[in-house]
Amino acid sequence: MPIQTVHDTARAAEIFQALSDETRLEIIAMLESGERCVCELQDSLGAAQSRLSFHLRVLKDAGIVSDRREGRWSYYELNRETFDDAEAILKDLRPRRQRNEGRSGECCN
Amino acid sequence: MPIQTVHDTARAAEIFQALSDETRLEIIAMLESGERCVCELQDSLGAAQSRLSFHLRVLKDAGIVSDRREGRWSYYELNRETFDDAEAILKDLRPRRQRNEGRSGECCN
DNA sequence: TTGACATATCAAGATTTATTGATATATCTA
DNA sequence: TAGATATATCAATAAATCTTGATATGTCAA
Repeated sequence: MPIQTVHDTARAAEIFQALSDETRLEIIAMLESGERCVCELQDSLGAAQSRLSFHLRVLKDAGIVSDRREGRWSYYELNRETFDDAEAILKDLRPRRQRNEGRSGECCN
Repeated sequence: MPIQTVHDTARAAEIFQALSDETRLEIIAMLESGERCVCELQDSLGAAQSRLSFHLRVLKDAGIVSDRREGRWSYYELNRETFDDAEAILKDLRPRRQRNEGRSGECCN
């Protein structure tokens, strides 16, 4: 079904917005194979601590990752469901027909 | 295959960035069923002309739409290939294993 | 031609997002 | 306990993005 409600569109924009930054995409790539602690990400990405923390929060607010505290460490992992949502949204946005079809005669007035 | 090059990550960020705005998602939704002229989009979206033009350019620069001039009208349509790319990118980003797997022992020193 | 129309672009300001350095909060270890 | 460590948050600035109104460009029709 196509995107219909304002709510859906807002949610779609939120997810894509979270995915629209190279640093965050690198974080996601690192989490692909499983949970990682912040310090591991920091070492691999060479990003300043507060910067990394900022991007992790954007990802978390968008539901793309979730975190877990263990002692002084925080572990982050990807949320499958959100990736499912993103795929579904993208499928909705896909062009449905062949090029140039679906036009309703001439445009404008 | 997972995203590897800077180039791929930059391209992924560019596509998601273009998809990260509600107005642009609405434009895409309108183009789903085929080509539309700018004035049709304008009527349906109730967006100021220069604003619409701005968003169409963002979509075009990201390769999500292409345009065609016909007399004084411009027609825009979705580019299938870019949606294919987006789906492929999203599949690459997807978590691969079950939760909590793939960790390499304790973190940090 | 001249004027109306469709669209793009531009300049200015508003809003959002990202980066940096500083500080706060827990938790661990000596 | 005191100091070290891991992380989050905050404040200030920088940079990017969006909106608006004005102007430019090309095309059509009278």
